[in-house]
Amino acid sequence: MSAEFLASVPLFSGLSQDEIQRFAELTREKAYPKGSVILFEDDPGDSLFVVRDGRVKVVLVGEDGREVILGMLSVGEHFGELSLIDDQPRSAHVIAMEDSTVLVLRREDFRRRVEASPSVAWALLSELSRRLRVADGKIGGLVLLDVPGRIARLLLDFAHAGESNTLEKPLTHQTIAQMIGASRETVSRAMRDFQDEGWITVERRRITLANSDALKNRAQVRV
Amino acid sequence: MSAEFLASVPLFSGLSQDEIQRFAELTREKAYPKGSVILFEDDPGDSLFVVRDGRVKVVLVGEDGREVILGMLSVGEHFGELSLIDDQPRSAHVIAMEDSTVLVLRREDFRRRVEASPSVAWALLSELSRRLRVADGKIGGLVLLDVPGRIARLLLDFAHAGESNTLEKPLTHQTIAQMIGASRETVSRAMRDFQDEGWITVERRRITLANSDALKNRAQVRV
DNA sequence: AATATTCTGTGACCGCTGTCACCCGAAGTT
DNA sequence: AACTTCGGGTGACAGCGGTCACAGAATATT
Repeated sequence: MSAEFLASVPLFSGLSQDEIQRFAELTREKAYPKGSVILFEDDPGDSLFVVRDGRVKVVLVGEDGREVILGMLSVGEHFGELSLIDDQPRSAHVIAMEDSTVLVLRREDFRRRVEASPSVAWALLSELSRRLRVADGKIGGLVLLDVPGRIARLLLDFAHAGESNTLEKPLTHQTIAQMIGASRETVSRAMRDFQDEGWITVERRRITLANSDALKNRAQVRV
Repeated sequence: MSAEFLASVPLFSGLSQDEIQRFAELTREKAYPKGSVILFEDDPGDSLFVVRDGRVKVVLVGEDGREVILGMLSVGEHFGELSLIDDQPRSAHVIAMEDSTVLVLRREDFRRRVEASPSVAWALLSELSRRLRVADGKIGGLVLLDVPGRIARLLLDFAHAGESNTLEKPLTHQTIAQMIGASRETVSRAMRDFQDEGWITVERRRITLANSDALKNRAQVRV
């Protein structure tokens, strides 16, 4: 069963073995091939999802088809909680970036458990706080920084998450472009400049930060 | 006392008279003149604030001094809760746009009450959800829309909040510019165009939407 | 290994917006 | 009423970054 996996998910980490077991029993597992849509914007939405395997992206699609990536979620991260909380429709699409499997929890099951377990409510509050800070930071970046600056910030964010100087997951320029609101070509040129400056090195789409101070400076981030 | 005011604040609306009374007793009232800073980015932050009177703005400041307005809060809205939840420093400045008074609640008092009252926790979750949706929508707008589109969306948002076609609070072009990430001049030109098209009318900084369908269309918003 | 896809690198071009520089009018202040 | 401040309107101009168009690597697929 998925109990030991759930225990490793921050959202549930405050729970006892027993409680986790009860959650695990309410859970269905579902697989999505790469590229498939897990959840559509405007859907009514009555489930919480936890990524068990793979990677998914949260995207907004303009009416001309252009995509904005609001976030990428990896194993252990969850999505779909907003609709559970406020009963509003989904605010974005979620698409599998690789073959992925997710755990699905239905609204009523989840709500009952949250009301019974303050630690889950608190974990959820923490997570939403974190996301709000990230979102606000992104807004600031979009307004205050040029494209190279936004790329620098993105790279630093990703590196920081992994605590190493090499980003684990490979990133295509196209993906980066959609995350920072730029065109693929502009990202391409900026990344080349970064390499020419010796700030990063790239090998088979794996990016290593060689001079993160320079990047921080470019991203106007307090060091 | 401020008990009857607190009862009108959504965050506390689920509470009993008794509980509200207890909250009210933990509250200090503080006045800020127009333009003064209520809260600095990077402060440790250990209080929750509720706007009792006036209006405040949440702003990010670039190192060149340019301001981004992340949000404007009116009477009954609150700020500063993120730091209470996750113990991280403040993520933005909050500045009084008019002479304002706010209620201040200290972290420990608030936390204890939240843990005792699930309804507050739930209200807080709802509010953070709402803000996340707004923030994500803003990110989408910044990437997908040009300046006139972003202005149109902003106007619709403000009008919708007031349920009328005239925005109650007057807005300066400068303020609009800082909310949508544009220059004052560009906003000026776009607003003139909107008036020439007959989509809005402006009288002493009071904006009325005359053709919201056209605006919706310009803002690429589902009607 | 051969082929099909998916990425990346670059040049050319041009439009949206930011910046600078003023002027004017409205609104507070004394 | 005279001033001072703040907000709005507009022209000129330049530059960042989007779009289009290919060519060439690098991966996937068969």
